[in-house]
Formats: sequence, structure tokens, C-alpha cells
Amino acid sequence: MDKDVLEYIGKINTALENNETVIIAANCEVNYYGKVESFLPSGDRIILIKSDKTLLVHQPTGVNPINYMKEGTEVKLVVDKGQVILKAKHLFLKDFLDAKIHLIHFVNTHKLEDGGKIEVVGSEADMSDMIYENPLLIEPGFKPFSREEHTKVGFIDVFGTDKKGKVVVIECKRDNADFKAVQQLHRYIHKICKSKGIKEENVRGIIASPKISSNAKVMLEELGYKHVSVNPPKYLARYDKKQKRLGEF
Amino acid sequence: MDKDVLEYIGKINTALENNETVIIAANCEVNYYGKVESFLPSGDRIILIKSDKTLLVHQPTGVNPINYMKEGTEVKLVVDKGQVILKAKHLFLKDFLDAKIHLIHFVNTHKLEDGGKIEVVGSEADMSDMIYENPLLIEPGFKPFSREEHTKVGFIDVFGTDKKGKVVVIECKRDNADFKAVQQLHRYIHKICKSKGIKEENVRGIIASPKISSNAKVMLEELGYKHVSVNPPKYLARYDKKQKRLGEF
DNA sequence: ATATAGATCTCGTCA
DNA sequence: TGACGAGGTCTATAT
Repeated sequence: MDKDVLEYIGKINTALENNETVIIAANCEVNYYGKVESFLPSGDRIILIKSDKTLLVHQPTGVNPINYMKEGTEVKLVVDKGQVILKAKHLFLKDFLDAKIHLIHFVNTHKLEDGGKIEVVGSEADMSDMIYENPLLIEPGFKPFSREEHTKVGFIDVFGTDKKGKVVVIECKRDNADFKAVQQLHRYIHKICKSKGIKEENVRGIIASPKISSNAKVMLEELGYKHVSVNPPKYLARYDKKQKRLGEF
Repeated sequence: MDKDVLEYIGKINTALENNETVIIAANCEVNYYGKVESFLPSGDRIILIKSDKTLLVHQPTGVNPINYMKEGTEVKLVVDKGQVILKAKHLFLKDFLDAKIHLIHFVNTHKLEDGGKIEVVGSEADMSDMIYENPLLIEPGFKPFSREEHTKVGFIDVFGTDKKGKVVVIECKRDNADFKAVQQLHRYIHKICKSKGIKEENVRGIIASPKISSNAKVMLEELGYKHVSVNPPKYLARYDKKQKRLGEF
């Protein structure tokens, strides 16, 4: 066994015990046994073990890890018959991952401190807020009376009445709305009507999204619902010409 | 400007030009503008830039990156008024990410080579294969005649007839089946009947999954469909007592 | 390009 | 704990 390798092993195991973040660049093969089984032949990968004992194996391409273990995994490096193996197990989740390490390119460990919370603007929730505050984005006379309703009935984005006093249910999608969005809207309306004893003809359904797929449009119109083109809000976009009116309300 | 920092910058930019994989552990704040806008205040993070110019920003906890840029991003480190900034842009996707770097904990770069393809056992496709080859897992007399049907009709997992010659459509779920799985099954059957001019009463629907949610069960039975308990296949599980019979067919 | 669905989806939230 | 929906979902596949 190489002296360098033994030093790496010591360094990594110490860092793991101290809940440091550990990064290993290595040629390795990876076997996983848990919800599925997976087998990854040899190649160069980045192994990242976080302070919460999340483990990620990344190939040199793509956004997603090729293998991972969730928070709370027990991880250690062992030597078995001259073979360096990273052993990871999560007893509660019944997950097991072994990485046979053939060659270590580099190792780094560090105690990382991070309490930062991300703020995101432009989510579906922001869209429903925007509509709630700017009902004209839907149509004249629309009066919202609740948003982000998390009840037995469902998670209704915006709930209100139109100029004739008819109940309106709005489902927001921040991107293209597909037939699933229409099904979702239909399900909410079905549940509302059932629970409140209203006829479905007396409730209007609206999809609010930047665009809608052709199949979804057909399904929507078959159900008697309609689509309104609305873009999700962005800070910077508030100054765009098209959405300038947002600031006016 | 620190001499160390200038060395880091040079090292990183050179590595990026050579399509090496780059790892930076740094205290930084991150702004993203693209599909949404996001703002992440200061904290210690791992920044990983892959050889295909995928960029990931990981906090010290959790499986998912807190920010990312997809394959094909232009990345460089610049110094602006004494401030080190990692600038990433993806012109085609109209995505922009800036990371203001306050402190670098460590940097590592390496040329990584990996052609390894993962093999996964236990996916939904494996389940439908298993059922196709072992129809008794569904019921006596079931005769499958296609699997993984990707056609106009839909993506039907397993398609066949029962002992009375009635058409059977099976939707597989590798885990808990929810009401969406039932909707999916219903949708497929609806489309089949429409395209082939069959009455829906003459088609049977089956959800094959390890378990099913109570709501889904209710919906399933209202539609006259049924649930069959099937576990996704695993190599090792073939030797389990319960599934030993798989090998017998 | 759009449409559709799986994923070891993950993550948050609420009953 | 289960159920349910969002996600900058990502990724693969078919049309």
C-alpha cells in the first residue's frame, strides 16, 4: 500500500469524523444497493461528502449525480485485501453504496459553515401572489378572495369570483401548462363542488401560465375552462415594457 | 489583491480553458437570473465546474445543488474593483449566474476521463419486463402481448388479455402508487378505447406496484380497476424466498 | 422543437 | 407518518 494512499485514508476518515466536507477525485467503480441496484464501471469521478453526511458521486458531465446517498449516511474508507473501498450505509433507509477506489487524483477536506437561505423570485407561489394583487391580469371584474389555499379541498393557487359572482378557480404554472395542469384544475373543481354541493357548471376554471400545450388547450376547452397568458414575476422584469403595468396597481 | 488569490484565479481560468474539472471551496454569495431570479447570501459552498461546463453550487447539506448552470455554460473568474467574481453565462438558455467570492478555502483542478455507463436494476421498465416474462405475477390466465408501448395511444407498461380474452392494461409503479397513477391508467384506457372503438367496460385496468395510497385505491375501485402487489425486481432479491418463484418460469 | 413520463427523483408542507 | 404538489426540476425518448 502506497504511503500517499494511507495518508489520504487517514485524512479522509479524520475529516469525516469531524463532519468536514470531503472531496475526493478518483478513478473508481460504484455499486449501490437500496431502492434499486446499480453498477457503475470504472471512471474518474468526484465524490462529495457533505457535513450532514450526504454523499454524491458525480461523473464529469451533467447536472445530476450518478449515485448518491441521502443525509445521515455512515461513511468510511477501508482497506480490504489491498483494495481501497469507500463504504457508505444508511441503515434506516436500507441503502448501501460501495466505491472501489483504484486511483486518487486529489483529496480536499474543509469545515464549511453556511446558514444562507436562498430567495427565489418567479415561482408559482409568486405568480399566485401577483395575480391576487393584480386581478386584472386575469380579467376585468375578477375578485380573488384567497391564494395558496392548503385545505382538504386541495392546494388552490387563486380562488375568487368573476364579475357575475361565479366562483373562479385558478391554477398557475410558471412555464408551459400541459394536460396534467388541466387534470389538476379539474380535480380541484371536482372536489370543491363535491364538498360544497355546487354544480360543476357553476364554477369556472382558469389556467394562468405563459403558454399552454395544444393537447392541454383542447382538454381545457372540452371541460369549459379557459387559459389566460400570464408570465411569472421577476424583479428585473418589473421594469420591462410589457409588464410595466404591474407596478401601477 | 492577495498573491495567493491571483494564483488561484490563474489556475482556475487555465483549468477551465483546458476543460478540466474544477472544484472551489469558498465563502461566496450567488445571484442567478434566468428562468427565475435567485439570491443566495454569503456562506461556505462547493463550486463544481465539470468538463462539459456544467456548474454546480452546493451548500454543505442536502442532495440538490442550491444553484446550477447546465452543460455548455461559459465560466470565468474575474476581478472587478478588488472583488473576485465567478461569472457564468449560458447565452442559448439566457441564464446568468454570478458568484461573488469572499474567501477561497481551497481549489483543485484535474482532467477527468469517464466513459462509464451505469446499469440500474429495479426501474419501472424492469418491472414491466418482469411482468411480461412472468404473467402469473398479475393473475392466472393473463397473457401479455406487448410492453413499454410508446405509441400514439400512450406509453403503456404492459398490455395483454385475461383468461376470458378481455383486454388488460397495466400501469407499473416502482413505489407507492398515488392517484396520479390511477389517472394515468384511466387516461391510457380512455385513449385506447377511443382509438379502437372499444367500450371502456370491456377493458380492465391494473396498477402493479408494491403499495397504493388509500385515495388512489378508492379512485381505482370507483373506476372498476384493481391493484396487484408487485415489487420491482432486484438481482439479489431473486434469491429471496418470496420472489424465488421468479426463476421458475 | 414539443410532448410525455420516469426518477434511488428531492424537498417542503400539512393533516 | 403518509399524502400531495412544486421544481430554475433533470433526463431520456418519441414524434
